[in-house]
Amino acid sequence: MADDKKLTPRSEDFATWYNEVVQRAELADYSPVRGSMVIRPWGYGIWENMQRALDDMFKETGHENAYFPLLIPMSFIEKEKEHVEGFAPELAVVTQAGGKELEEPYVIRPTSETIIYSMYAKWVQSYRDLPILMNQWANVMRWEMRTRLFLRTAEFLWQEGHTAHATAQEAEEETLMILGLYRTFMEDWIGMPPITGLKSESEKFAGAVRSYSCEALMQDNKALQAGTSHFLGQNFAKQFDLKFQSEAGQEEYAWNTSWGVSTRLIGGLVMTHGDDSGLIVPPRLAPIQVVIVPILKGDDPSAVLEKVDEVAGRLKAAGVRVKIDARDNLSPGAKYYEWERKGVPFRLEIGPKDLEKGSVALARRVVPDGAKRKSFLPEAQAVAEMPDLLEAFQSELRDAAKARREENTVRGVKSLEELEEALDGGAGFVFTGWNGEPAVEDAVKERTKATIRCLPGDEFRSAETPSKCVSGSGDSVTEVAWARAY
RNA sequence: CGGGGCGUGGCGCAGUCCGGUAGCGCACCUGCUUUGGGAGCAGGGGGUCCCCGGUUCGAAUCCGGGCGCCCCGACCA
Repeated sequence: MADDKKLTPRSEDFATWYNEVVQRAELADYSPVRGSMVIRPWGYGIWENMQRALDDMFKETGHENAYFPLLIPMSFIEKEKEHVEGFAPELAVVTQAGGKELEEPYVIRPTSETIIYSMYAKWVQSYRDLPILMNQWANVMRWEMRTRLFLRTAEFLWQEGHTAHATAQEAEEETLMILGLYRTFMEDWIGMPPITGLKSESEKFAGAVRSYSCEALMQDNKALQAGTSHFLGQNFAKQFDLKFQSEAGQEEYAWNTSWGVSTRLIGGLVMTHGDDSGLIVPPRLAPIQVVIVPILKGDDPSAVLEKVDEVAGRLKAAGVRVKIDARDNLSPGAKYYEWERKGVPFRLEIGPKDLEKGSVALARRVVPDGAKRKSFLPEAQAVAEMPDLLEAFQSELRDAAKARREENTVRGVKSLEELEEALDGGAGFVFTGWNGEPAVEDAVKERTKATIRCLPGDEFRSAETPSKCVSGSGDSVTEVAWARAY
């Protein structure tokens, strides 16, 4: 008999492990539509918690939500040259509606810069109308050749922020502020600490002047671009006539930024924290933080169920998201495996023995070295300490991920041979000098499949600034972080 | 688009080479006994064998043509 209860171990086949976790933790499932997935309640619940946290952060920094159409006139996409070149191959186009051929085709938005800035142009006359700070929660579609659950789907959910400013400096400050906001969110909520920095010219967003990104390191040591923030300059403003009259009375084009994170973050969460038993959800994002499994013995389960209700009520009052799993068709062990697979941080078991002793059994989803998975403690203590236990669990996940990122980062690499050796030896990020030439990126990619993930920001740079380019030709003009990427 | 693997009850698979009217495990339903790490026994329900065409008395199986999915590559915020 094939044992289909166990997951493929990460060490055996990371890609298969990932697919199994996503499906068996009920995050998502394949749909009848090519490349599009169904996000199931457990996955969507995590996304809702991400949305809530991010939305609060956007509002705190002065942004408002709005909504723009799904369909964008083809001519809009074509206005910005680099933009259309970047997106043309992956557009889905609507040519018919109402039983008739459309006069002008619509594209299903791959991103909304064009339609949003066309509207901003209507709304802005004076510098007094700026800045405009808007965000949209939406779905977008990009017809990718090869898709993977959450990491690259044809349709995905995201937020896209779009701002317009009177000066380049203000727009640049916005771009970097959002980059920092994303980083904080990834560290404090997902427990997935990224490195951040500027994209190289070849990797920047189609239509941007500069792109910044958050790059997180997964357990297989591949990098995941987890969020981007773009300084668009006046590229779109000029094409969509987004002008304003300045304080000095001059007519000027506005300066734009755009920035986004998507449901890809859920894929990042899985590959950052998951283990061979399944998913592990950071407490702040977990739809259920504590599951209570009643142990029902003998003829009369009512006393245990009453106690379970009472404990759940007190945990809820303390702000903890609790679920009672009182299904009577499953044994306790089967429930344990299920909730562990789904990544719930803590489990409480309450049975007849606990009623006698006033205790509960507390099991952790992640067991620290040398500790035991289960501990037995007084009920009052378990309830009182739970909020702190959840926060401690959250921090442990983040710290472990950060430690893993640093352990797998190699600095001070000075030649292509060393770079290749490091990557083949399983390194994640490899820091080197770079002369700024795209030819070096091509050569490295050809040889190692790694790309420049970013030109790291101040605090991620090495103590010793590299002086020579990793290619051996010329001086380094900047340090760069290389990695194989998703 | 190139290479590889695969389409058979909800899931995972066997059966295909060698044609004979579909089977196993899990899941599901009913009953009883159970429940502190994937419960047991008994009974039961469920399948256009991816699609179209051909060969044949007869096709999951043979032949031809499609379609779809997964992995690796190429490509891609």
